[in-house]
Amino acid sequence: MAEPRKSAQQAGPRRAGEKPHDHDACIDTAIARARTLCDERAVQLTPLREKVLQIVWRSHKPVGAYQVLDELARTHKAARPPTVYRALDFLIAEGLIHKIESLNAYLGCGEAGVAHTSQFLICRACGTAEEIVDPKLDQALDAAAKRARFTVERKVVEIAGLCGRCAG
Amino acid sequence: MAEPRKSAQQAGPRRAGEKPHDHDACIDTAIARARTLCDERAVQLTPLREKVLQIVWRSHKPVGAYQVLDELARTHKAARPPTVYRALDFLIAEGLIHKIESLNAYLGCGEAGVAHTSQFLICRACGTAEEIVDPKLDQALDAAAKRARFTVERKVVEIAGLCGRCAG
DNA sequence: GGGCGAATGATACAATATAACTTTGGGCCT
DNA sequence: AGGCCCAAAGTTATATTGTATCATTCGCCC
Repeated sequence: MAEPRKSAQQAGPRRAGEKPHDHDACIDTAIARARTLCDERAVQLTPLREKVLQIVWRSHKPVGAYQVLDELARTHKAARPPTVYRALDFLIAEGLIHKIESLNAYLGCGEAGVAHTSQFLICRACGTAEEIVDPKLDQALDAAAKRARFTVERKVVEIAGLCGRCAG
Repeated sequence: MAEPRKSAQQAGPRRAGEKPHDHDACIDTAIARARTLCDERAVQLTPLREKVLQIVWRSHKPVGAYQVLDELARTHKAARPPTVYRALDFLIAEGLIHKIESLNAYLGCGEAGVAHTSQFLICRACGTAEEIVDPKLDQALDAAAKRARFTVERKVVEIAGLCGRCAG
């Protein structure tokens, strides 16, 4: 059911001098990877879940659950809050999306299937959130926790401010 | 109006071998510091705001806005959600409390009046949240942002897991 | 063809947060 | 004293985010 999409409504991250971001390809890659991963793990990426994943991936801006619901309801009349939250919970459990706690919103994971910690740079001007993987930062988090004799289970790192394009 | 409190309902952080945490003194210190700071800044720590600050400080567990409301309403019949949210907003603006984004809850700031970044260790077993100040971690955050040409305005660092006492 | 379990449907509601307008009360000016 | 201003708090209503619970569907396996 991978019908062609209309061109993406939101451009992705791009800095001056870089070439335009092909967001359709970006989504396609993410969906393809999700299918592969779910297949390997013998979990079901149902049409509903895949549709929700597509909606989350429509932009690089974190999207609220009720925005997802509105979008989903266009083609899926039965959609209700639990429909969306269940799909989001599944996608989070499988590491296909992240929740941005400081925004109560959700973002496609660019590193699905790869062991990684999630750190986010959230621009207050353009609304995009960039997922970064910074081993030094991650080590610093672990070191800080260890110093406090704390056993880490989950790390939430969200840096808000201005991205290079919006500041520059 | 600093009437004596009943003994604190929640003990604070304490490790095996440490002496008991005198939470009443802990609150007193926080309130006294808050008064001094607000005085210096010529902002009003009104009785209502101070009461909310006391309620947040009753434990070292992050407390939800509606928990604050319930507690406040015991002695302040007119209390409504905006009453609480306005007080919390003020206290956050003055750096007297922090919001824990991953819990939608609020915690007294142990470093009020001192320039610092906030990092939290949140125990899922006992519910306490410890505020730590780790310059290396902070530097790592700044470095990661700089590498991505990102201008930092706010940092949210919340590590969830098990504290030393609950894990040990 | 019956039973099981995962996924989804459907209804209701809980928890968190804000908008917008009104009232109060203290400081200050004349 | 009287009037004005402004910050704080009161008041009512509503928006936003998230869950609980039970019913239904559907594929799979025996």
